[in-house]
Amino acid sequence: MAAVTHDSATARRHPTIHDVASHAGVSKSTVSNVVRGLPGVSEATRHRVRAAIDELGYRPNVLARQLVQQRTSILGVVVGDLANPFFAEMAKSVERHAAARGYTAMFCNTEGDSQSELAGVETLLQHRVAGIVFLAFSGDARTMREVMQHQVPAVFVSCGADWGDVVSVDDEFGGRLGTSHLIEAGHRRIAYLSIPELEDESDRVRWVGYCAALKEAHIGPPLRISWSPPSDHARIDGLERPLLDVFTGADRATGVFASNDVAAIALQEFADRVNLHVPDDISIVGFDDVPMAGLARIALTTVAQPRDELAGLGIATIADRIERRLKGPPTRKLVDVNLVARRSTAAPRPS
Amino acid sequence: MAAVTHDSATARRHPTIHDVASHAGVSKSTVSNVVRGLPGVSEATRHRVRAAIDELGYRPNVLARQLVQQRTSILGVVVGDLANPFFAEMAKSVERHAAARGYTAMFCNTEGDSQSELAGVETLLQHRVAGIVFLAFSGDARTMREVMQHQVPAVFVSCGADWGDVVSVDDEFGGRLGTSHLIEAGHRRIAYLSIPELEDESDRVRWVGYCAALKEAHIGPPLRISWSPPSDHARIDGLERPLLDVFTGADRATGVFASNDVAAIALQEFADRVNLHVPDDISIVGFDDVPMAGLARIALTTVAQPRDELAGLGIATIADRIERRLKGPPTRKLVDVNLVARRSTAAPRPS
DNA sequence: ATGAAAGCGCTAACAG
DNA sequence: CTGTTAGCGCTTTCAT
Repeated sequence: MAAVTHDSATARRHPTIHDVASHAGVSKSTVSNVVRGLPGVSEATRHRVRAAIDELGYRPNVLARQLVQQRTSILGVVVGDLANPFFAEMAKSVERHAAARGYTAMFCNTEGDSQSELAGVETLLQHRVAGIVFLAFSGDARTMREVMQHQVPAVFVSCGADWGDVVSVDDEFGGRLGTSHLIEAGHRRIAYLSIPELEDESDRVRWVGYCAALKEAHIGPPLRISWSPPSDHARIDGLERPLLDVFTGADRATGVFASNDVAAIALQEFADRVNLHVPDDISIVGFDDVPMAGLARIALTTVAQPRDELAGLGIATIADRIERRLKGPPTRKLVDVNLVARRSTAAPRPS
Repeated sequence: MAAVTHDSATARRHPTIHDVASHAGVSKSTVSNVVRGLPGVSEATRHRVRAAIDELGYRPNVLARQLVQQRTSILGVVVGDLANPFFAEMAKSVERHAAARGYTAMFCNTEGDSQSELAGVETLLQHRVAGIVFLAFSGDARTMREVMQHQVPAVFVSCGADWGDVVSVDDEFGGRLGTSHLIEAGHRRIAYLSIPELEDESDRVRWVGYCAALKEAHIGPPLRISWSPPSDHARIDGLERPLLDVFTGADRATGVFASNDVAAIALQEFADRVNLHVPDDISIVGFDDVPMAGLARIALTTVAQPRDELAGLGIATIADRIERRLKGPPTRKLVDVNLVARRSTAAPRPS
């Protein structure tokens, strides 16, 4: 009978703790204690158990462990768009910091769509993730209800919400910084550019910073462009019109502050295509400082976010929440942005 | 007593199937049947159960389900470098295709390091993933042993190994294609460029294609550059030397075939920095066709991989393995590459 | 059509 | 120091 059990164990895809126990001639608890490295096991048995583990190729079943412990070591990570280099870098950073603290990351991509955001969060919740890291958040109330109801810690990294810890840059300041750079260069007609898929809370706050900078310099009114590249039309101050209109005519914009680098680079591409020169015809400032922005051929002036710092603080925060070192109301930590001036900005061409 | 149970249920973070059952006045089995949408439940009770579920905000515990079913719906995805746009795009695609088939993706980033690859795979295995999708594979034998021992299906997408299903492009043909393009443009001294972190099986096969193309055209010998951008030194035919040496002197290379776009773009950046003109001084061909390559300012000639097709086929393959529709020895499916000619290549400058 | 009972692999008291 | 016991939340026969 023992032999049969043993045979089936080696044949089975995954040997269990029980297989190891009988193989080593000890009880399950002892094996468990060895696996978890608890004290109070004699060297002799410890060795016998280790040998059995190696021999059978035993790997603890995390599912079973987490079921009984009522907590997992999985962190759900909600990403706006993995193909966007900013998110890709953040995702990588987050994964590394999570792994360093013993957590595994489970990503879900939302495409900025609150429907798939909700679906993704539901999946994460069903997997009983220990916490959720939002790298982007639509602001959807159903998502919020869902997460709050299950009392799963949430941290918003480089995005915002008032119902969880926030680790982000001061987006308003960033918006001012980028806009001021254009104003100081002599621009008087400056547009704000964003991509519909990425218009979240951060985007709104950057817009506020942009408006404030204009106001302080007594320049106005603000001009908002919402554009899905590579279309040649965009929503300009709420009206669907050719994007080129913004940069032609008497009241043309000479400077653009984009709420993210992907939008900024897409605009630069558009400018190249329609023979508008950057920076002489249009100066462009981005936000994020994705690696691509530093390429000589792109040379995008941008408001840089310290990605790895954000990721590290974000993971530290949610780990503290999960492990109950951090209690009480949501915290809010802001880290500094700084402007990286490159060749996409200059004084406007004298008219 | 019943009331107490009920109260604690609503107070508990996650109501269980038992809570729902007692709330609806039925047995756990019935709730389970309703949740899984099985037939053989009267409309009346079905409704009562649904109501209880809504009221309590019940979400089935995937862990418990998977523990008893002895299989998960998690797919492990091994990624070389999430920050590399090719992998980022692939990861996104893979996630979408997986979700469409009811699987959740769990990523782990390896940085091309076989140590962290092994660690990542161990983690995935402990989570009892249903299968592993390799978007990059170092070739490490320990990783192989680990996966095979646990009899977890593996599929290699856009990378290779002989112990699992492969869905990839014909890398050798791709290597020939890119190299031939340079030969046809009139180049006679053509180097092969790769990045150490990305030198996997695919890279080796592309190198073979490169060599074959040179040989067929009676051009030789091959010249191999292994470079970690943005260093100004590289391993050239095995010797650590200034990268610039390759492009100066009598025997200078006028064309470079890079085994991936990131390397190609980095080289272009290097050329810009040292005032070598692309394509007149150096023609560059990449591999992958990442979105960035299509930017007017980059305009990289490259061998395009059909990313979404690769991801779709990869997920289809592993799903078939997991769900036992596909049995027997590893399969191997190749999809077509094609050359996208842009402005990074031209005839060599007459000397 | 519904319920009772067994058990997935593990941990966490508690005994010995 | 080691073993026994009782679940974690769910699915899955098998009765009723």
